[in-house]
Amino acid sequence: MANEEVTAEGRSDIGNYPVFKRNMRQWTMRITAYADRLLDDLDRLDWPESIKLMQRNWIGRSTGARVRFSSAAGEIEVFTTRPDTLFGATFMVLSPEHPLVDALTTNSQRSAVEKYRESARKLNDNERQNDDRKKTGVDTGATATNPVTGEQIPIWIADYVLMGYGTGAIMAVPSGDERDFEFARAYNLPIVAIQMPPDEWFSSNKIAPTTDCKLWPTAFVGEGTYINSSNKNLSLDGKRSMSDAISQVNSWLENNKCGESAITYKLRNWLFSRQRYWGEPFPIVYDENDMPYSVPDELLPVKLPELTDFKPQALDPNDETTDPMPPLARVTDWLKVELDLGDGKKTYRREVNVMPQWAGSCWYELRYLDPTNIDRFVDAQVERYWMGPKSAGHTGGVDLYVGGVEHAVLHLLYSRFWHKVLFDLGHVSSEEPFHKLFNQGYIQAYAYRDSRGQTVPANEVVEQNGNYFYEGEPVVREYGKMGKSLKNIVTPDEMYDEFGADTFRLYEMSTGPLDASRPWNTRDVVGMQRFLQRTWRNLVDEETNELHVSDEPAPIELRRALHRCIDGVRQDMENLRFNTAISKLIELNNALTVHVNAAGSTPREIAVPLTQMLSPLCPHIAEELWQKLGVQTPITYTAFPVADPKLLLSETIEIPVQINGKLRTRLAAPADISDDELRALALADAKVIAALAGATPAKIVIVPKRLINFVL
RNA sequence: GCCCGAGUGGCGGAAUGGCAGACGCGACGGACUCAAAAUCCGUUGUCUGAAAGGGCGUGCGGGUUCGACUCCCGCCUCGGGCACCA
Repeated sequence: MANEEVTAEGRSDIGNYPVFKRNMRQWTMRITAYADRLLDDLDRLDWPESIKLMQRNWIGRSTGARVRFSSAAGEIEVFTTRPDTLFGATFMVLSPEHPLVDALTTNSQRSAVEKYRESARKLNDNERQNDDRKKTGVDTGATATNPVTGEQIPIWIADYVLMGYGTGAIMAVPSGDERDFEFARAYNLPIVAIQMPPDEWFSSNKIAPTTDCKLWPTAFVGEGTYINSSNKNLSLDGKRSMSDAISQVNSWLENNKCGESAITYKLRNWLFSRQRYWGEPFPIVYDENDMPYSVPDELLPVKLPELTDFKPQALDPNDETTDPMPPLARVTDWLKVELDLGDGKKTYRREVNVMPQWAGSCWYELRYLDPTNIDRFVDAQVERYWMGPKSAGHTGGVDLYVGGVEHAVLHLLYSRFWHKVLFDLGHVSSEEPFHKLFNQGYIQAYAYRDSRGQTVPANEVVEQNGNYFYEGEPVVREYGKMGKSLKNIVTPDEMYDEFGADTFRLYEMSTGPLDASRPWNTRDVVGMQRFLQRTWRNLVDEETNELHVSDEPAPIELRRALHRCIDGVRQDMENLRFNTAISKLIELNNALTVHVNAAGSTPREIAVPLTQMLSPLCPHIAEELWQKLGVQTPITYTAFPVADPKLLLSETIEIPVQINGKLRTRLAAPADISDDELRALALADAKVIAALAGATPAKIVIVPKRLINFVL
């Protein structure tokens, strides 16, 4: 069961059964071995910076050093990003779960330590990670040796140190780390300054410069002059550079065999087993000694056995000791299998865990390339054609992947890892699965809650004078992502029935930029339906259903409108700005409507490119018009229209005239007007003459063919 | 707490240093109709004015510039992510 399926009361959210933590033997994927490549290759991807950042944070690479402190119970290893502050390490803190705690704890401290570990165990992860909490901890009574100072320093345990990160133990440098400072203050542990902060630090903290940390209100984190930082053969004193100090300490640690430079990651290995029925079975069998073997290729794939009862094994609700049993463990005839794995025929036992959903989503895009291939998941040539690198250094991968941000660190990291493994094994030519990523926004909608706080079906809520009612009772309106829980879903099927798929697509694309979250408003859909109907009527006679498209040339202004539209739509399409592409098509169609109202038909030179431009946005109606237009080449294989640059310019242009940067009037001018002509034209304008009132402008700013501004 | 993103008419939005509000919805008016729907044509930021026109206006406060929704500094609000990571 996933963490989020457990309620605050420690029960399952479905069925309300008690939930117990249990250690289980499971499969994991060694994604941490790819941490560096997953991090570094982000730079080579065309992805939104925000998603790259989330992955960088998730991988969480820190560089620093491992340092070993000796103690009565053996060496205690810590990881630190600031080995340069080692001289200021005045105590150590271990996670309550650290394996050495038992051996370290002195008899006099044992009961206090046990009590603290018990209470830490009871806290759930959320409570433990809330940093508003006061720091708590207990002394183990033991000490360790600071390798650079040789001093004995106390060892404490505290729950702010997490067993899951680094080594589960830290060296505490209270003068240089805010958490350690807080802890030292709370338990009266020594604080020694090892850097002299700059004067500004003291003045911003409103104290006089001092090395006496008792007077400091907080730790100093940053670059300062090192003090109190020397032993027989290592001295940082007087130095300022943090990076120099770090490398100096690191080499000292290595020479003295008590540490070395190191890198750690926040990223953990990927737990890959699930205890349910629906999922790919592992191609793994065990012998009588529980040794795992992979199932030979010719027996793949291992398929799920047919089952009528998928329920997990029911245990007594208060049974905390019996091991859980996945559904597959009950299928006794599937479970046992006779194989010859080179040792003669023997009976093996199948793995009963299954893979998580991610297993499929990690490579489905590869299978889509070659879905009917029964020999391989994808033919090598097919893969190279669709996903291969475009040039030297290019990662390869699908050209464009559109998806929601919710996949930022799970699906998108797992599939990158998976793909890199396939690359390393020589199965694909691309290093990354998705070269360009685009995050579309969420469709949002109003939701309504009744007096009990329950959501009510949004489509049955009625508005009266700005208030909202459901079945006569007042409800309050809120706003959020469309979803089942808020009962504010509009399904595409309803839209298809009422408006058709083309209108639905067009509406979705027209409401705003693709990457922005935007509201759904069913009332607005009719605008796109009207547009399509108007376009249809411009090309097809409603009475006879016959095309009324003529071979007459289009008037020059309409032709210009067409080419401006083509030019704009091409650019918008390339940049995924479907909303503005649609606006431009509507503008063209509106101009066309005026022409059709007067002339009674649409010029073919307009009808054909208009239909083509509509095709990516509303393919069904475009296809039907295309057939009526009788073009031989299918619309899909016809090259997208190209604007004629000559038709993008008109003979006269309108130039705004500003006085002191404020718009005062506009001038009609020839399209090729020179700056001098423009100045003369503007100075002759009645409004400009009135505004100048005989004065000479201090400055005249002219943006050629765009604007003129008189500065008085 | 830290890191991203966003704030523009009644609503969704357009304009990335040069005419703020394209396009759509809604609203209002007109044509057609016995009538209504549909359709077509027009108006629609706001204040002021009979009008012509003028003032104000892109979350708030400063700045840069001939000129700022757009760039810079400081803040506010909302949304998202991470969160004792040593």
